[in-house]
Amino acid sequence: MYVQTFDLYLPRAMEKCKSKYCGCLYYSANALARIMTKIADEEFAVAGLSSSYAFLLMSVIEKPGIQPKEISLHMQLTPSTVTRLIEKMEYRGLLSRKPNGRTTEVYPTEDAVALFPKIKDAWKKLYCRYTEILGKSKANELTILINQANEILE
Amino acid sequence: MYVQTFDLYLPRAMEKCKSKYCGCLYYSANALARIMTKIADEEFAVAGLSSSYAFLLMSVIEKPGIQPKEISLHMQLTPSTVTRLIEKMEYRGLLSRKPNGRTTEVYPTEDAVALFPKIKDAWKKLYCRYTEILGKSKANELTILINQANEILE
DNA sequence: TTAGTCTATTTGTATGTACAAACATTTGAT
DNA sequence: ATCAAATGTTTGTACATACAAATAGACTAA
Repeated sequence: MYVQTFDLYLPRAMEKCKSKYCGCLYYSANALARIMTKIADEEFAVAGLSSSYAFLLMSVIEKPGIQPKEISLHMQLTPSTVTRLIEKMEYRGLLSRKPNGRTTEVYPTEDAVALFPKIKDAWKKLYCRYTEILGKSKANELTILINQANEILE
Repeated sequence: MYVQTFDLYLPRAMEKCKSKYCGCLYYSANALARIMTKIADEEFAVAGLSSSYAFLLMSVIEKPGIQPKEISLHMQLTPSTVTRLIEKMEYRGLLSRKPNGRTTEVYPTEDAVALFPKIKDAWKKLYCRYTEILGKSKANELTILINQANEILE
């Protein structure tokens, strides 16, 4: 009924996995993240963006003047990562920064606003794509479980 | 009963999530991967390794002479990534490469073998750590669901 | 046997992410 | 009013990962 890994006992469902490491959540989570990122990047490519930038843009467009700190909470990325993302978008002419005291306000440019519908659309397609493959209820169930885990683990 | 995102309807369980993007599997999966990687790196630090290198080492020690191709299947990483990982381990004196025809055989050094128990131990602790937080059955359930998704999505 | 295809590996290049430290501003305590 | 602590942001640096192209060996069909 159980298979040995970690010198512990794990459910047999893991026995027929491709990888020896499937029983490890670190490993599986990273594999899933790589797969999903690939799919997401494919979809957001119609807007000329990779996935992180698409989410960044959505955050800024929905709340012009938003601060990096808040973005980093939305996206669950470190502040330094957010700074780096914003920098690149500024360079590409899609975002602008306005220093304000110790904080910074981030605004979308007109080009960014024009891009917004495409991004939203790509996001919807991304959802449909994995949902069609996994089945809607399976996909939602998985997403919810992962969110719960994220909340507890942090 | 449902919340709107993607202009679609998603279960309310996602409503009270930290991030607006929790309904998106791409997003949640990446967040989980980042959290798990951080935890894993903390545990494997006792062996002076970050997580990917630890898994690489385990693969090589359990099958000395293993080829990069097979490693890339075990680890679900691209061949070029595996080459890069091996290179660094070679530089650190933990692995050696022996070209053989069009393939390459990878061997552990004595130092690597000596490190093995520490790595195994760290891996076990990693498992215990997230299992204690999530609960054993939740953790296993989640891992299995993710593996299933990985298999279908690829 | 030779040409052409297939397969394994490596290399050049780019990207996303993080940590730690530096900096700048605000707040709070005395 | 001043100085210390807290907070938000950026910078220097490093790392894991990937894609596309280059290389090199192995297999196959004529």
